Parts: sequence; structure tokens; C-alpha cells
Amino acid sequence: MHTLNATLQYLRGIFRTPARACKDAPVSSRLKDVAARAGVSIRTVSNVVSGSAGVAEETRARVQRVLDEMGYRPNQAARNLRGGRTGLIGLAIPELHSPYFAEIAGLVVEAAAQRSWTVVIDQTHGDPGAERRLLEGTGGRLVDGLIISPWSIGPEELTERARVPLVLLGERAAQGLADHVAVDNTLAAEEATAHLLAAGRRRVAAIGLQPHLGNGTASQRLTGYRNALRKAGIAPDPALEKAVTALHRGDGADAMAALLRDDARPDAVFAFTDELALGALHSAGASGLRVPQDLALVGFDGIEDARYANPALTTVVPDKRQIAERALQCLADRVYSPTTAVPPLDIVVPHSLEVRASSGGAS
Amino acid sequence: MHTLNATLQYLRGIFRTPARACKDAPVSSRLKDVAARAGVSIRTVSNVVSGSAGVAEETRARVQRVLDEMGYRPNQAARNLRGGRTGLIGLAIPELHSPYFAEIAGLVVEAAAQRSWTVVIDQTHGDPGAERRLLEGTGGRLVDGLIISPWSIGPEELTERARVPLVLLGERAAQGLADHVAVDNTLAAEEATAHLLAAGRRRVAAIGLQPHLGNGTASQRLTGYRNALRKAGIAPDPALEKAVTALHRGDGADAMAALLRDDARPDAVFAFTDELALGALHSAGASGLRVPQDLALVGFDGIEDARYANPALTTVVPDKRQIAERALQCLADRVYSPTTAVPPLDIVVPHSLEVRASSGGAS
DNA sequence: TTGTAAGCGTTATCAC
DNA sequence: GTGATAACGCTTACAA
Repeated sequence: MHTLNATLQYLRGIFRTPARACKDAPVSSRLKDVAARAGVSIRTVSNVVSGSAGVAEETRARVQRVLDEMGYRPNQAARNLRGGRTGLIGLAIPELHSPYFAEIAGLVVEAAAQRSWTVVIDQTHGDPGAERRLLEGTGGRLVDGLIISPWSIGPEELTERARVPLVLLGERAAQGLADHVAVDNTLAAEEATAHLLAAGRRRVAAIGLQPHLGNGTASQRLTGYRNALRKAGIAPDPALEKAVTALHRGDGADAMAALLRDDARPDAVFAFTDELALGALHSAGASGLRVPQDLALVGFDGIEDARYANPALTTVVPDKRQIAERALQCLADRVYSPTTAVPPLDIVVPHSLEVRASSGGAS
Repeated sequence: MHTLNATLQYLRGIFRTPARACKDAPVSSRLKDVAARAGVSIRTVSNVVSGSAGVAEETRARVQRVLDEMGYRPNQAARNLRGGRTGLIGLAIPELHSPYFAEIAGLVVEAAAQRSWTVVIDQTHGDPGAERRLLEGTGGRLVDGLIISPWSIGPEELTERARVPLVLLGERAAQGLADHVAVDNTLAAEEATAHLLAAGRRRVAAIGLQPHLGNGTASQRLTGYRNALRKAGIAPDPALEKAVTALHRGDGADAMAALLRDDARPDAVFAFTDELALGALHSAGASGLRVPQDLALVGFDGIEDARYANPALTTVVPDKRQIAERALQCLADRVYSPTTAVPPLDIVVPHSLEVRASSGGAS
């Protein structure tokens, strides 16, 4: 039996052609192969690879040479199985082609790399079914943890379904249910609106309500908007509050067009996202309105496009780098020390209002 | 010995609290646990899970019930080890926050999901070191294949270093070395320039040269630009050809400012990417130039921002969905049937020129 | 300091 | 139709 196995092993060694997937890639060698060639045990090779102490300098040098010769690469799958962790985290966002999420994703990938984590990106397209499937699929077993920017599913169901540690992005309605990282949406929206009011505008419209969603971001921004109006002694006017189905530029353009068509006569617009604002800007220009003279405009997200718009767009800028980093820190804590004792964190990251030409500020 | 093992196994079963990472997540159960509970062998449970034929209907129903009860999820790491594949592919792009690459990434993620592949995204930031590390790291063992949009490393070195099947994006200088998918950059650039010439422009500038890079895209677009000029009987003017270090909006703005400062007096600009074009547009506006009256502008990439710019930007639109899909198809073929016999493919995807206001077109 | 061997949870090959 | 059991390649406790 043992002899047979040994023989098979030998033959396998000879006829090995499995993952030789590309031109001159050397056949991948295992610890066993290296050990055999170097005349040491697997254990020693493993120690050398992982840089563990307790290997004689001479041995380590010899082994290392063989390692290089044979072009050894550790098999990640085996490590994962053995270690019970994959080194992968999931990032679930509505859409990668949305500039805000693309920027966030880029920062998360970067911050993850610093922690030797690799990021798997999933797009939910704001579809509840996709969000659920994700929690049980990717989030089921493949990844060590999941950073999710929820859209249609509320925090209760999210935490209920998740099978790995979860960090919520841009969701502050989740108090006590799961870790979440976000700006103070209400406050930021209030500041943005107050900025327009301070410039003397009186009919400030809001674009971006999403009354049908479980996601609380839009309603928080709406609250902030109304708060600012009330503090200025202005009663919110439903005709100035425009709902959208999605957050693309086209939706902003449509909402702006509707405002003008309805004769709501806004003299300013606070759009809940920069994309909506850019759409509104386009629409306003097409209608012959001058920005900011006839219409002042403020967006939210601080995407790069805003800076180069014509005119440059005033926007609320969340500290995205901090969002990414704190979300990762959070996740790392949960993954590496799964103490249920620590209560869910409510992390608020700073934001600032970047005043540009669209609201009458400097170019 | 066997008894000891059995005992340990038993104790482990009792004290098992490893991956219970989140609140009410059930402790993950293995095939073995399900088998024990259902009173069948592991083999049978495995068959039920994978939907293999050869299980009595009654058994299958009973096992399935237990499976659901225990909330069984297959362990992906074990499957990977066993199967020799990870189901992961890498996507290496310069920057996720660049709209063009964000759109491509979104489409790749989507197309991959349809093939039950999961995408791992890496950013190279155009750093040769990062690109090399990637090929040996992520691309070394973790993923089944790699789609890479090379920046600073030439195709020779890429194919040399890669240890998994590789598909190059936006690179047509790689003839015969590796599969690559791209538009006909030279032709597209020629068409874009010809469009400006056809509108009567005579001093057409080019923004986006990158003479220091191994990546051939910029030089192909430059060739196309010069071809168009020559066909119109115009000698290329070095003063009108502006190099950039990166492809961000700021670089476009700087290049435009330099053109104006140098008194090169362009009456049109062909920017090698939309981001450069948007920066140039911003810069032109700041200098009081009217677009398209004083300066006509064409970009390249067909990003969504271009459509909503003021004025809307004329741009060369590559069929990005097709880029993503064909790249994935390519990779799938290499991964699943690693026949070295099939020579590297040179896939050209269609493009079109979308004429908008910035070059004097509609809206 | 180094070797031996027991798993990690699957899948797949045998035998019954 | 079902049950044992051997790999997959690695890490690590235990021995030597």
C-alpha cells in the first residue's frame, strides 16, 4: 500500500501538467517538492517560507536557493483551508460606475492592501434580491467580512442574514445593530442648505428624495434640508421637494426639468448627490438658466467631476479616505477578535462644505 | 489512537465556536455534521449539495431538509483546494477612481458574475513595481486568471512574469504575445481628428502624449492623429502636441493652459481621454474661450461625464460592454482549456464617434 | 534545530 | 444507491 502510494506519487511528479496555464510558467511546485530537492523536511521549508525563527542560517540559505530555483508560490487555497480565513473581504456597493462609489472602492482596495487583505467587489444595483443573494453567497463563506453600502435592505434584515462580520457604509439608522461608518448626513445637509440661504436664496429646492427605500440616507438629508429651512423661518414647500428613482445624472436632469416645468420657480437647488447635481446643472443650462446668477446649486459627495464642472460645483465633501480606513479597521477588529461583547460602533467621519462657483463662491 | 481521535472530534464538536463571527449566525456545519444528523454518509450529502444524480429521491429529500435546518454552506476554501481552481479572477487597472476604468470594472464584475466568477480588483497606479508585484502576488496563485490594463510594463515582460492566463486590455502592441482586447486606437484617433478637420479646424492640438511609457495606447492615438493631419495635407506641429504625466482632469487642464500660454493658438483639441478633455474644457472656460466657437473639443472613452458636461463633450465611444465580455470569454477559454496550441488572440472591438456640442454637433 | 503526522472540508475513486 | 477513504497543499503540535 505504502509502496503503491509512493509509486503513484512518483508518477504524478513526473507527469505533472496541471496548472501550467501559460507559456513559460514553471510547473507550480509544492513544499514537498522543494523539501525533497533541498534534502530537508516540509516543516523546515515551511518555516523558511513563512520566515519563522528557528532555522539554522545555513539551512535557510540552502532552502531559499531551492525555493527560488523552483519558483515556489504558496498555494493560497490550502492556506485558506488550513487557516480558516481567506484573506478576502467583500465590498458591496450599488454601482461601480457611480463616481462616488468608485472613489470609495478605490480607497477601500488601497486600505485593504495595506492590511494584506484583498477585496472582492460586488454590485447590488440597488436590487433587494441581489443584496440578499450577496449576503448568503459571497458573504456566506468566501470572505472574512463584508463592507456593504445598503440600498434597499434595512439594517435589521442585513444583520439577520449576514454570516460574517458586517460594516455598513453610509447608514446611520442602524444604531445598535451593526457597525456603521458615515458622515452626519442630517447635519451636513443642513449646512449645505444653510449655505444657500445665507446667500439670500429663498426658494431652495431639494432633489433626491427616495421615499420608497429602506435605506435612510436620503431621508436624513431631507431632514437636514428641512431643518435649515425652518431655522431660517421658511416653511418647507412640497413643490420644491423632488423625488428620484435612481441617483444618476439623468435623474437629476429630469428632476430639474420637472421643477422648471412645474413652475416651482426655485432660486437654488440642494441635490442629495453630486451626480444628481451635475444632471440638474446640465438641465438648467439647457433651459437657459445661468448658474449661479439665476440658480445656485450645491451637491453632496465631493466627487472629482464636481471640481471640473462648468461652473465648478459646490459640494459637501465626506472624508472618503477616513470612511474607507475606519470601515476596514472596524472589520479587522471583528474578524480578528470576534468578541460579541463589543457593542456595534457608530462611527461618524468628518465632512466639509467645499464652496465653488455654482453657489456663487470662488471659482 | 482511534479512540483518542474520536474523543477529540467529539469535544471539538461540543466546544466549536470558530466562525461564529456575527450575532445570530449559526455555527457553520460541515458535510460531516449534516451526514451524521441525516444518518447517511458524507458522500451522499455531497451528492445532494452538488445536485449530482444517483441519490434516491427519498434520501435526497431527507438530506435536503437537514441541510436547510442546519443552514449548511459549502466551505469555499476546501472546494478551491480540492478543485485546483478558486473561481476568482483578477482585474488589474491603474485606478478605480478614473471613470473609464470604473465603468470597465463594473462591466467586468457583471460579466464575471454571469460565469459564476468573482472579481478581485487591484490598482496599479501606473507603478511598474506595483504591476510586477501583482503578477507574482495576486496573479501568482490566488486567481485563476488575470485581466490587466497595462500601464508601464510592456507586453513582453507581462507575459514573461505571469503565472496564470492573461488577457490584456487596451493594448494592441502585444501581437502574438498574449490575448488582448481593444478598440482600433489608431483608426479611432484618426476619425476623431478628421471630424475636427472636417468642421474646418486647421490648428488641431493633441493632448495626452506619454512618450515615457511602455504602454502603447497613447502612441497609437498619436499616430492616428498625425495620420489624419497628413491626409488633410497638414504637417504635424510639435507645438500642438502636448505630453502629460497622468491622465487626470488636472493634467488636461494644465496641458490646455500650457497651449494657451505658449501661444500655440489651437482652434481645436483632440484629447486622448475624456478626463483630459474635461480638464481642458474647464481650462478653456476659465480663459474665456467659448467652446465650440473658439475651440472645438473631442475626447476619447465615452464616459458618462462627457454626456453631461457643459457643453456636452464629443467623444470616441468604445463598446465597453463588449470589451468586458470578450475579455472574459477569452480568459474562460484559457482557464478551462489550457491548450497552448491556440495562438494569442487579437480582438478588436467596435467604437463610434458620438458627436455632441463641444465639436459643434447637436446639443 | 529538524522531522513526523494530524488535520482543515471537499470531491472523487473505489468497493459493496 | 451508498459507504469508506484517499488525496488537495499547507500549518503546527508534538517528538526526537
